Amino acid sequence: MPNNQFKRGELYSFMTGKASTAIARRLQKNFKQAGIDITVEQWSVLYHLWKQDGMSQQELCNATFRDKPSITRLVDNLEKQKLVKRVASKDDRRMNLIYLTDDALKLEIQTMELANTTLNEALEGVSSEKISICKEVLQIVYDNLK
Amino acid sequence: MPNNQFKRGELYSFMTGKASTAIARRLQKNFKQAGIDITVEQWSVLYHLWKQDGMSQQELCNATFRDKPSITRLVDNLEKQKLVKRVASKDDRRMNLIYLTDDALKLEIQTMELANTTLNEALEGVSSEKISICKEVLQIVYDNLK
DNA sequence: GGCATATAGTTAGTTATGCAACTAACCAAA
DNA sequence: TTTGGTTAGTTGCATAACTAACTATATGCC
Repeated sequence: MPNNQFKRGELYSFMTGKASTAIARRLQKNFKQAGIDITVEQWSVLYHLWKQDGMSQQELCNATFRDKPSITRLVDNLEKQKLVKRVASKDDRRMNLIYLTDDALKLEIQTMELANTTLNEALEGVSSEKISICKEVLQIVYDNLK
Repeated sequence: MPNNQFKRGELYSFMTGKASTAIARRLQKNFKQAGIDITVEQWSVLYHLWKQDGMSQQELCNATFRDKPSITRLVDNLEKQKLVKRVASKDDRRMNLIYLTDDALKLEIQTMELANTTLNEALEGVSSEKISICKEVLQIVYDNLK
């Protein structure tokens, strides 16, 4: 027995992700205004490389919840912009290890600040408790479906 | 003073919309399995037309939180699939009013059931109270940024 | 060693998104 | 009524997504 029943279309905006679209758009706008010329999708890849440099493309797929072709193209574009480099792994020549360039390292602090600013804009007027619950729910949704 | 400060990247998945991506993907998969050949984006347009047929493209932009070119192309594709028709407004010839075809009317019940199923899959194990709070937070985020 | 299978990544084709620039129609003020 | 601004929609370009099919390398079993 499902533990929730919804009225017709009640959770439409939940499903269609208007909130996350709005956040992504605002973050993109904030990047642009700061003169930072990367897409939010590219940023999400850099984000994981800042945490751990030299990940393989497959690891980036898992981390960013994207499929392999998407990561191929994102890395293509990041490489064009000289933000990352593909390096063939010596252990397993099927793998590309992705390394940040100095240019990309310089972007970390500034973009993380912009991300924080964006979230503060988004969550203005929401209590920490509610944010926490919301985050928890979204995590469960992700785990249920991934 | 912002009322929330986040640890570095703490809300990454909040920002990048993994949960809504996962829901959209699952809904798409459920459509496909049921033999329904529309994209979730197309469904989101049909959704609003089921509530109110004959909306203009601009109204669909506002309703679906998309820009005008996106709606132009979605309506193009829906028209190709014979699910909607563009009808020039008599009052204002700049406007196209978008009307559902019989084929599209037939899809409503089945796809709304699939949407419900998908949401139940997504929200399995989450209490109604938490869902309610999460929905409220997402609405505020949307209102803050739109 | 050799073959089947699995894994990492790329390529091709379709759909979707965002921005900018454009056309057409409407409207209001001179 | 003409001029100038606004609104509705389209088109072009770049990026991104998913699916399916592909190449190349690795691995495991005989």
